[in-house]
Amino acid sequence: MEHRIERIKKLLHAQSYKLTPQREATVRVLLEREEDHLSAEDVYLLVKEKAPEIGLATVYRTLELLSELKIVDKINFGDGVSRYDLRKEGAAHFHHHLVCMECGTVEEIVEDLLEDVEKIVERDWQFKVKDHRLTFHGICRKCQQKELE
Amino acid sequence: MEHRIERIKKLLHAQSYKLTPQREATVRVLLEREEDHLSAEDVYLLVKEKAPEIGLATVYRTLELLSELKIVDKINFGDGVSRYDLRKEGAAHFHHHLVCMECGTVEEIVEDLLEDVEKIVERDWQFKVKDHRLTFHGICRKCQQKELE
DNA sequence: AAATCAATTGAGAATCATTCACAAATTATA
DNA sequence: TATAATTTGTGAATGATTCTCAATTGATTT
Ligand SMILES: [Zn+2]
Ligand SMILES: [Zn+2]
Ligand SMILES: [Zn+2]
Ligand SMILES: [Zn+2]
Repeated sequence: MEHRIERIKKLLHAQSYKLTPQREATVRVLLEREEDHLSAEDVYLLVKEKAPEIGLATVYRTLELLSELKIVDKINFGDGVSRYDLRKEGAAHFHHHLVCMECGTVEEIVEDLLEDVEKIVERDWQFKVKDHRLTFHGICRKCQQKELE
Repeated sequence: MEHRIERIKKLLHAQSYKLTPQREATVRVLLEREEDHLSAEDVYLLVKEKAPEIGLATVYRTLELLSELKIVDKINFGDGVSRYDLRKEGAAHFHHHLVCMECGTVEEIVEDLLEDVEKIVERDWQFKVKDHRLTFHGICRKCQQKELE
């Protein structure tokens, strides 16, 4: 935890940004809830528990900043809000998501899986891939079992 | 064109929806601009040229309806607006997109490319895939050439 | 064709997420 | 400590989307 905060602090300093208390509190929330996919509002409410004076705009600004620095990725599952997702330590690519159409849970896939597809896209479309977003919509394991009952 | 309108009309009737003049005008805009990725506002302005009395809410309602019927897919490239994309004739899956980070153009990939990945996801995550969203962000061919100059 | 009933529409208000503006507070630096 | 630049909180502004509701339309029955 502290180790990851340190690393983020260095990334900020490298671009001459400061790790203010508000920013640190925000990062801590993201670390503590790493497996979730929090909206800005979600983050705001959680940060308020640690730092009640924080303003919503600051949370938006911090998330925006972390996005620029590729510390978090901004995703959209089509429900009208942006969600913010910490990059896995040392991950070259953004991870993938499985969204259950039944219960709404979101699973993560850390494995790359797209290596071959990216090669094809670069070769056949001459498009230089920098990043990707891959989301599968379907039925999760639990909901499949429920359907059988 | 007329043939595709007819098909859509049948899809609507099958669920006992009507193809009203407003809905037809909206579908015609989508057909005419099939290669674009129009926002609701874009569609509204174009439909107004054919049917000036139409209201924005009707366009939203129509796009929502076409989404439910899987005639169009709703996508979000992270710029704050939803975009609406006609499914290709007879396509089993939603097509993929290449978004240029430099000039903003959006290319389409109709080829499936994800067959193997979906098999892996179904087998290893026991997730029943119904749909997907795949977008690559990077540099398009034209912008790569510009950089070399 | 008129009557009937449900579906659909247009207009504008309401809502919701996100951004902006700006004065006050904080931080790093001299 | 004085200075300058960055960051913050507040509340207002914006922009996209949804909602409300009375009026209109479309299909169906007489
Ligand atoms: Zn589920
Ligand atoms: Zn994730
Ligand atoms: Zn380009
Ligand atoms: Zn498309």
